[in-house]
Amino acid sequence: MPQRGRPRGFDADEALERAVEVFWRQGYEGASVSDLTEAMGINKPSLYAAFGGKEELFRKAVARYAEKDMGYARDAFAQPTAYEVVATLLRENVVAVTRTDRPAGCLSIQGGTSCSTENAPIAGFLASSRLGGEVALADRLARAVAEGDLPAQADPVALARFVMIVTEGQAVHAAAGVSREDLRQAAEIALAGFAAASGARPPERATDPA
Amino acid sequence: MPQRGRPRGFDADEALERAVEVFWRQGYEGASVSDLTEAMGINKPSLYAAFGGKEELFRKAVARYAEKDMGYARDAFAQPTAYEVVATLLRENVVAVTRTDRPAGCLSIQGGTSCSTENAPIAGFLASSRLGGEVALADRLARAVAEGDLPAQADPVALARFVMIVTEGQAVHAAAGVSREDLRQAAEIALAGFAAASGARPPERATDPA
DNA sequence: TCGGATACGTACCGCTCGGTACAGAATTCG
DNA sequence: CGAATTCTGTACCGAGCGGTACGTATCCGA
Repeated sequence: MPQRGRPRGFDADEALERAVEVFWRQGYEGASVSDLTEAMGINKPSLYAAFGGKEELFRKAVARYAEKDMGYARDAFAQPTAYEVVATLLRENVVAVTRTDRPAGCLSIQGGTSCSTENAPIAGFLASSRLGGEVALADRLARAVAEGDLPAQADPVALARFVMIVTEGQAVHAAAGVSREDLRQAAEIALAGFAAASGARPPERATDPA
Repeated sequence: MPQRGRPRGFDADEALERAVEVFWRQGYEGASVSDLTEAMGINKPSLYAAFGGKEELFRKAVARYAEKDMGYARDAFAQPTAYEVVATLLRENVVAVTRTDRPAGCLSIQGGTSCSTENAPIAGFLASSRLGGEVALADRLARAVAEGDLPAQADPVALARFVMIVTEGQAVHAAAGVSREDLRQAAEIALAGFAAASGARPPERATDPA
């Protein structure tokens, strides 16, 4: 169906991108509609017409965030071994939460770990989307057990939970201004813990060449 | 100096306690003054007279929280070995963030990892108070190195950072509704990582008696 | 060229926000 | 008793909130 009526005077994708950053920096409740429209370069009625309102805009922002800023998770899950999956996840998460061209931390946490009672659904939405990632990781680790990549006694659910806890803590830390290099050290300690607890073997000599 | 004028009609300590819970559950920005006064059982002018305003009340609430709900940290630091310090910290943190008589999670994170620009000082205040705990732990681990309890090549700052990252992640997870038992598993994995990375030796047979 | 459709911009809606003025109630001191 | 002092409750302040009505501008198809 071809276009009818006056064409939109802004790039909706780019506007959404700006909205992501505002929500990321200020949280759902801390980001006012005026903050958003100003950053997006549009007026309130345009926001409403194009995105449906503040809450819908937020959900679309989170979806975009998951696709663009957490895309490394897809690459991580595609790694051949459980060790490499987790190593990629932890290391790339450090990079993601400390990008200089992005707000520090993670939208999924900064967005709102707690909210006023009327906005409680927002916190719940974010929490369940994070737990969704955890389930995906647990599935990937269960596959590793099935394939013999991890020992049979390894607990995929518990291991996935540990890894996600570390990534969340890294995000909180990054939001507080901790540097990428400092977070990298922590990621390596966590990786060692994962290896010790799971029985995963690191690749022979791949990760840190001389 | 004896009392003069009409006596206060409420217990300021108990009122502060209620304020802690409201801020904890709803965050700084999500907790309105009306929410607070309702939970505290007082009127707005009383809140203002007794606590100075919303922001001052929040800072007092955080101070009270640190003293009461994070008291386990003092006990942890008093443990004789680095391993036991970290083990106590991780395990007691799991208990603290999953108390049924308290909101889930941790006020220091729920309070606000990100805020509107005008309330940005609040997020900064919370972040720096968390990092204060990390410095204290690093000092304690440095002492362990000096005492020969940890090997000389152990990095107290990096290890402390790792431990704090895990506690923060546990708090985020707990706020999402993850159970105490599930978090305990993750704490043990983290503890194993700490031991592996630091060279700390667990006590011979103290932790899990048959 | 004109009608239908869509987007834009201004100006506004009711509501809640954090904070306070002020009058009345309760207490101690003289 | 009365005066001084402190707390309580109501009623209110200006400002900003999320959301919208409405007139105008800009496009397409006929």
